Amino acid sequence: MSAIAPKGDTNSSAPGAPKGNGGRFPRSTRLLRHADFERVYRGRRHFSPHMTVFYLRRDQGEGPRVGFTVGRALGGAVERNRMKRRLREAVRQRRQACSVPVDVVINPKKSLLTTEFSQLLEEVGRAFQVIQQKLTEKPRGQG
RNA sequence: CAGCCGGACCGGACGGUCGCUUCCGCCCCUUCGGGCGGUGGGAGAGGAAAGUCCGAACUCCGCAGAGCAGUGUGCCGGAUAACGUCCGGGAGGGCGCCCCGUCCUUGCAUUUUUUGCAAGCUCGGGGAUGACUCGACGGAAAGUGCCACAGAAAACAUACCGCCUCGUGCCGCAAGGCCGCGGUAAGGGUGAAAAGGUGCGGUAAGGGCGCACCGCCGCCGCAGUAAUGCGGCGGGCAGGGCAAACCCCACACGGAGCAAGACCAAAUAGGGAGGGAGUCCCGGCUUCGGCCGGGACACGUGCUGGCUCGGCGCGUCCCACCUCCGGGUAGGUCGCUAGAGCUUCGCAGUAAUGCGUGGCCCAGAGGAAUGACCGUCCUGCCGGAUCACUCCGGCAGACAGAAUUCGGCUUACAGGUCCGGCUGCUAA
Repeated sequence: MSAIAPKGDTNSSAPGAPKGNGGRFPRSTRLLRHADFERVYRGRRHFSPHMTVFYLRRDQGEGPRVGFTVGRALGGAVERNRMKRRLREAVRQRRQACSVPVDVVINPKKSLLTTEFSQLLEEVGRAFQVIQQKLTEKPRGQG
């Protein structure tokens, strides 16, 4: 279990990614409360082809907390569950890309159901990079 | 073997890597509550989990009065915790078969026409039968309403054509025709439906006018737990359809639902109860300020299923002030899964099902776990190669996701398995 994980720095290379790509996603790093969702909706947004990502800096802790919203308009229970599960799996594999404390809400579009999983991984990874960049830049520029 | 119909069942299989929820063991931390710490092991969507259409369990609402309104059910018996479900039975409709009458066509016989026979066919009636099939199957001799078009007439029925009697009627040599008063529901025609059907008699022509059989109504007897069936006797016969139109009859129904409900309980805000006294009357006390008890009225307010009535409660201007007590929200815990549970065998029963016995533990989430990726195989389709067996490549594998839990119903569904029946073909 050791050999793969500590790759540490390096930039956005290695899209192929090692096979049994690690990463955990326990419940403590999920966004579960209504109030949290409401707060994040008032924050910043990032748009990508198959989803909209809301995010807002948090005061304590570290790393991202992620929640998903899949409305009734996106399909039946089976389709909505599938979207959430694919997203959760993608986030699990890519959330190390972001280390700042931040709350994230991902709102998928219907097309997410049919995209390749590798494409989804790439998209989620890019979103985390963008969040990391914006939130580390900003404090310097402002003060 | 193929096709069709009916019923039952399955709902891709195996493996790998990385995750999620939950339970158990051990370790670690602990403010001893626990831990959204580690590690090992176990479990983790469906036949419909769906629609939320019925029935229950469970929970709460002061065990819930009367009338009206409302909703549901509707042949009989049984099963069941219960049901609108299931099983069995009874009547009825459909389909197939037979018989009778009838319309038309064809052929044959006879022949001036007529008529008869046979086959097919139209319509109507009757009969027996089925591992077949259908279903809101109480009531239309309580009332109201509706019945398009067609038709003379569509409901205390109707006279268009036709048929028939009659007439000091008219025309005509006559046969007959026309006109008129009537009779008539056999025939034609309309329609989904036209005052039971068929036959014989009777009649001016007709008609339950009379008779026989069938149908209908009533009574009696027998069989059956009953629906009902069979038989006898009597009555010439009441009467269109629609009750999934209102309605009538019988029976049943209190309401809301696990976001039920119980407990713990932040931040913020400040809530409730009592006193601080509506009006009038009566009684008592009085330091003459009032106080206490009872009653009436008024107003406000809560509960009583929707309305009305009725009933049961509570309160009495405002503000300051005094005394006492918490309640609710976010969040958390419980409810929350061992149950009308699943299953083996035996017994009872036609069956639904019940009883006995042995075995089993089978999801419990809560912005909502049950996943992602890969490999091998399976099934189907397409393309290519091959004489062929077969091989290679690609695509597809439905409907659909537990949310308190059960029993049903309904709807959706790729592909497949088994059983039974019918038809066709081949073999025996």
